[in-house]
Amino acid sequence: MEIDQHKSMKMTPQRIAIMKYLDGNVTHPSAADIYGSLRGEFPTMSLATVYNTMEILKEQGRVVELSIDPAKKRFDPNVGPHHHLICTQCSKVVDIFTEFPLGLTEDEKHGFKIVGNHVDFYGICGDCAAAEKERS
Amino acid sequence: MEIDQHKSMKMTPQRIAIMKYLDGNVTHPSAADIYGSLRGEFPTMSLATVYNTMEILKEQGRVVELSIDPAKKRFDPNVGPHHHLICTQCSKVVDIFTEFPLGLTEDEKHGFKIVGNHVDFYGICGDCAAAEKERS
DNA sequence: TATTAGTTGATAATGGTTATTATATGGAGA
DNA sequence: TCTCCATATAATAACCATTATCAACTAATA
Repeated sequence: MEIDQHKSMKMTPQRIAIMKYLDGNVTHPSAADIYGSLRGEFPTMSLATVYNTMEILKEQGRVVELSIDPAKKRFDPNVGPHHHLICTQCSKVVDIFTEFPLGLTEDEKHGFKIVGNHVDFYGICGDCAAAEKERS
Repeated sequence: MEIDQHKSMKMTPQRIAIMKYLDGNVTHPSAADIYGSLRGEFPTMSLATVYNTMEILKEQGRVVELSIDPAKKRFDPNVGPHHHLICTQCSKVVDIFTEFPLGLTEDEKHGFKIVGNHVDFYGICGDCAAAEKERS
C-alpha cells in the first residue's frame, strides 16, 4: 500500500500506522485486530479511528471489505483478483491466486451486469487438523 | 423442504410455518425477513424462535447460513451445490447452477483439507440498473 | 390423561459497527 | 514560519443483529 499523499485524505500518524500495518498484510484483519496491533504504538487511539480510516481506504479502493466471517468484517489490502481458502474452524483466510474460467452465458447472468467474482474454498487448515488429531 | 418428523426436533406450529416459508424460497431471507413474513400468522412469535429454529435446521443440514451480506446473516434452504449472483446495490441474491472446474493443486491447497467451495458473482441487477437510468 | 423433555416468548446481555461531538491538528495559504 | 480552518481524533453513546436466560407452556410418548 502506497503511503503517499492522497486527494482529500489528511495524513495523520494514526492513518500512516494503519496503512503501514496493512501493507503486505495477508491475515485479513478485522477492525479489532488492527486496533489491537496498534495500541502499543498509539495507546490513545480509538476504534472509531480505525473504522473511519478503513471506510476511507475502502472508498479509495485501497482495501476490500470481506463478508467472509459472519461475526465481523475483515479487510483485505490485496485488491487484485484472487480467491480465498477459509478454515471453517478458526476462520483463518489464505489467499490463492489461481485463475478459474468463470464465464456465464447471458441467461445465467439473469439480467445482472457482472463486475466481478470471487471463489471461496472451505476446509480445515493444517493447524486445526493437527489440533484435532492432538485431542483424539 | 420436507416438513416431517425429525429426530430430536419437536414440531410446533411456529416451526412448521418457518419450514413452509422456506420451502422453495429463493430470496435468501434474513431472520428478520422470516420473522416479518410470519408475524401476521403468529402475532406473538419471537425473533428468538426464528433464530432457534434456523440454528436447528442448520445443524440438520436443511438450510445453509450465508455470509454474503455484511450487515446480517441470510439463509438458503437450497443446500445443493450452486453459486450466487449478488447485487452490490440492493443485496439481492440470485442462484445459479452452473458448474465450474475449480480444482486446486496440493500446493494451492496450502495444507487445507478442502470440503467445499462457492462462487460469488458481483454486479448490478436489472432492477437497480433500471432505477439508476430512471434517475439520470 | 399424565408426564416430561424440549420449545416458546419476553427480555436482557453481548458484541460489532456507526453516530455524535468537543477538542486537537495537518496542511494550505499568508 | 505562522495562522487559520476544514478535517481528524478520541471518548463514548447509540444502534442493531444475534445470543443467552428463564419461567411458562406444550408436543410427544407412555
